[in-house]
Amino acid sequence: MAGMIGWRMLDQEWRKGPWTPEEDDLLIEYVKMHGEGRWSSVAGCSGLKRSGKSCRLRWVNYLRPGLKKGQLTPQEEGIIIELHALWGNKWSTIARYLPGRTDNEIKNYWRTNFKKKKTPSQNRQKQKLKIAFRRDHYRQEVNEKMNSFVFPYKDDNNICKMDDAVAVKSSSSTASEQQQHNQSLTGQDVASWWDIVSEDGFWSEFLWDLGNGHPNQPVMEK
DNA sequence: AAGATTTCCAACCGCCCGAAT
DNA sequence: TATTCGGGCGGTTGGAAATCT
Repeated sequence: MAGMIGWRMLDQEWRKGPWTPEEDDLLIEYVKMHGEGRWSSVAGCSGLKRSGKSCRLRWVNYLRPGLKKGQLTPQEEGIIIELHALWGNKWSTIARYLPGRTDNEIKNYWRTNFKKKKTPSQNRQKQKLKIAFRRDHYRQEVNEKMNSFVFPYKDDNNICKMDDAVAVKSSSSTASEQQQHNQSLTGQDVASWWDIVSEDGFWSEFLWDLGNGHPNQPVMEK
């Protein structure tokens, strides 16, 4: 093929911009034949003039079976807020607990809802404040209202309560320890946990509309 | 009705890490 | 051990759509 060096194409040969239905079909066909991965060889095998990175992104964020379309549910939003308070901008990690949602989607959701205008530095500062506020308020509320509730954060032998989970999480010093703890919490766990605790609606008292000045909470800077 | 502004989201960019050589 | 390469990740951008004035 013209413009190829071995199986690789010169960078300027890659197509960019929005994907066409025809390109999607080619990529789907490729994945059917070869499975996910080996993205750098998609162009050579399928005739797509797209980089491996572009193919992977298209597949993961749009074509992959099982992806949910449409708005995030309140449950999913709650999970995002909660996990973000624990882990920060670990979008791919958060996405693992939201089956059918992509890291890109979650990242966009967060930006849309929690990063408002202003300058980047102001945004960062505000974001830190929000997270710190949310975490502290969250712990306090949890202590008061849910001390007897079984949080689905599990270690090898026990089912821990929510505050234990937070404590275990924050006391895990090494990356591998943290990863181990992270992995012990499944998306299903979180989802079912959320279904139960959201029934009486008390989460909305402090998780939703941050900064809108709920009567029972400090008013956040706008 | 029309132009301006804001929101949303698909896609790209650059960096990092681990595996292969 | 050093280098190369592919894949994954978070940050950012650009443009279409929606909303506002």
